[in-house]
Amino acid sequence: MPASQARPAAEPGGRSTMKDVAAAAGVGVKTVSRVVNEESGVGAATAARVREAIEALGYRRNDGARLLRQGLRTGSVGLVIEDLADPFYAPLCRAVEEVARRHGSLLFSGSSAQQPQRERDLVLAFCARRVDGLILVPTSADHSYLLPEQAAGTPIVCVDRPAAGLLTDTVLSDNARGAREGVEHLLRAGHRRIGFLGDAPEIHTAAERLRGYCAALTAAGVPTREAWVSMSAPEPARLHLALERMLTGRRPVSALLCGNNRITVAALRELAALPHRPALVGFDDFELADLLTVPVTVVAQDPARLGRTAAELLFARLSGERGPAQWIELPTRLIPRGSGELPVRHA
Amino acid sequence: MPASQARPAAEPGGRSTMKDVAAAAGVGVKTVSRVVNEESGVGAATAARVREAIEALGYRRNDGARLLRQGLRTGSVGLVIEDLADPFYAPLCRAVEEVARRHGSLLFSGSSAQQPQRERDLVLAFCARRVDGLILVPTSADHSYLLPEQAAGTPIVCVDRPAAGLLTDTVLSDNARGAREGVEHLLRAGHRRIGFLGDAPEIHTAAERLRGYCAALTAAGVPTREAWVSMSAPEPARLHLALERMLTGRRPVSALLCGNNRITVAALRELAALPHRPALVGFDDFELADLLTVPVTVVAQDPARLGRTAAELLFARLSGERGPAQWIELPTRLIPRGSGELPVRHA
DNA sequence: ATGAAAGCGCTAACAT
DNA sequence: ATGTTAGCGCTTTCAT
Repeated sequence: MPASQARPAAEPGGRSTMKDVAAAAGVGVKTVSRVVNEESGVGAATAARVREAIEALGYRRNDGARLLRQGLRTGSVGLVIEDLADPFYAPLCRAVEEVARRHGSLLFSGSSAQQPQRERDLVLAFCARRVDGLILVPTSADHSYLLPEQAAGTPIVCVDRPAAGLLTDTVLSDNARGAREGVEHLLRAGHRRIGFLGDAPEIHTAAERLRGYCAALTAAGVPTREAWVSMSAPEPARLHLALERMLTGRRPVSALLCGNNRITVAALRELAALPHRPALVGFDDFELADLLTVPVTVVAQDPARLGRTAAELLFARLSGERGPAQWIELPTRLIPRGSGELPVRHA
Repeated sequence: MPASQARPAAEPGGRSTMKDVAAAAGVGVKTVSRVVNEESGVGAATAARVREAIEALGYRRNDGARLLRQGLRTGSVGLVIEDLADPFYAPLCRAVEEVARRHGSLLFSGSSAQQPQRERDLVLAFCARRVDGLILVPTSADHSYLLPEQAAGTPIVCVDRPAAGLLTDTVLSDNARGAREGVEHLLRAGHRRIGFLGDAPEIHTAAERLRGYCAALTAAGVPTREAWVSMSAPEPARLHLALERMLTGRRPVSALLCGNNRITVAALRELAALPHRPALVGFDDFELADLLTVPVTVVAQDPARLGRTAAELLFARLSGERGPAQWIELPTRLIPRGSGELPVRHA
């Protein structure tokens, strides 16, 4: 294996500046600037000398200084999501990145890890770097700290969830309708006792999906029961308890709607051990859902489209698009694969 | 002017500066600077007036200008990976982000999408923004374009693969050994005709895993056959052909080693249709591998640890750590789940 | 305790 | 075709 060899790694040994290049080439700084920025008005011979000096010194323009002087855009946007490693947010992030790249922008990104303080720290640090705009999966309960940024002209787009106490462009899935369609699918298979495993109710998407779940049952004339609903963070221990309660009581559920990808996966793991498995519809699609022992029916969101839409909206604003804050709801898609079509077992 | 007029969404109209704040508070800029940076030497009353003005104007310090003047660190690092949405790279990225946060650094990130030009563009753009350091999953065949950056003192850490034509700190998995152990596992189950579905041979990890595959077979006195090896990008069509060739020839393989997570998933999808499935070991672990019809045995890497290790190395360099470039190989872990223990079927 | 002036690396606006 | 000067928003240095 390529073993160690001598090399001093990190030393601010020196970034040469335009002034250095100018001196080395025997020209003025403005001439170097012209060459670096490919402006016209430099003789071929001079330009060649400058380029040589640039090469020799390893010069690279300092964009920070450039942007400060120009005072326009910084060519960067900030993205704060909940968790970059979550298979739902990763494609969203990737899509934002792609749109940013097409617009010549760099991307600052960070995960809030559901901690309002972290969201705030990240957002404000990005603003201090003068990002041209922000894309945000809100976690805080209050976003009024963003008012000054908005007033200063920094466009903000919220994605997946709306901001609280702040009027911004917002892109999200039609969560209530998605949940409703998931439940209706189970109702069509004959189920009447349908449980809902949702995330913590403070989370907007979780609340919306609960709303859709209830609406579907009510519309079908099926009573809802508190014992069939669990709303909490997807910790295995809690899910285990909730499932036990729902599946073993006097009125056990025959079907489940899972509130998001993490809950679905955790639930599948719990259910795998059981002899008889309830019917199941998961919110969010996930890789290999089709290859499981019982392929999993899901209400799919399109995270990449969420990200793309949000980013395009942001750059539209940056291109001068005026008008009231937009609220865009993208449709979900029910994908039947088997688990949602399981019939009711009669004990 | 710090105009406080009603403004529409995006208008680079008004960022107030220290000067504005100073004027509003009736003090000098240096006093504002002192308050903003919590330096001592400002009277309580003055400080209060300044803070009021800051609040009223929605002032936020411009870190770009600050950093330019200070000339030290920018408090940012750049991360270029192959694809942020890939379930292997996403946790790696997340781990880097976490370490960066702990060190008070922001993260620029971008996906090279396996395109050398994109890698280069991203890296150089990050350098122009004067990131303090770079973490890179190399895609180019030649990284000599980074020599000036390195010479200027920007530490560079390569992760998952080494750079070509550049000596940098490098963190990767022991790919050859991992592949070897995967094959040995299949040999122990009695297999002698073992196929390898690898990624394109230009990719360092793919080449190393091929090497481990060959080494294991050779050590066991089992001949290798070209027809049992396929090295190419994980396109479904190509994988289909490769699998057909391996599984239906005169000497069909009885077992497969898949070269990475994407290939494993694609192969599983192909194999799902078959009546008799070969034994299979996948390189890279993936979610739900344990819940598939035949739970999948894998050679697991630890992407988060790769990222964490690389980031910690980077910040160690930034803290002045000298010494030769490091080459760190992290172990892989074989996780038997079933698919790798399937016996040889005798036709 | 406070502020005026210089300058970080660059570019806009004028010279020449 | 090329150079000079000023200034972006901030901090550093040095007065007061």
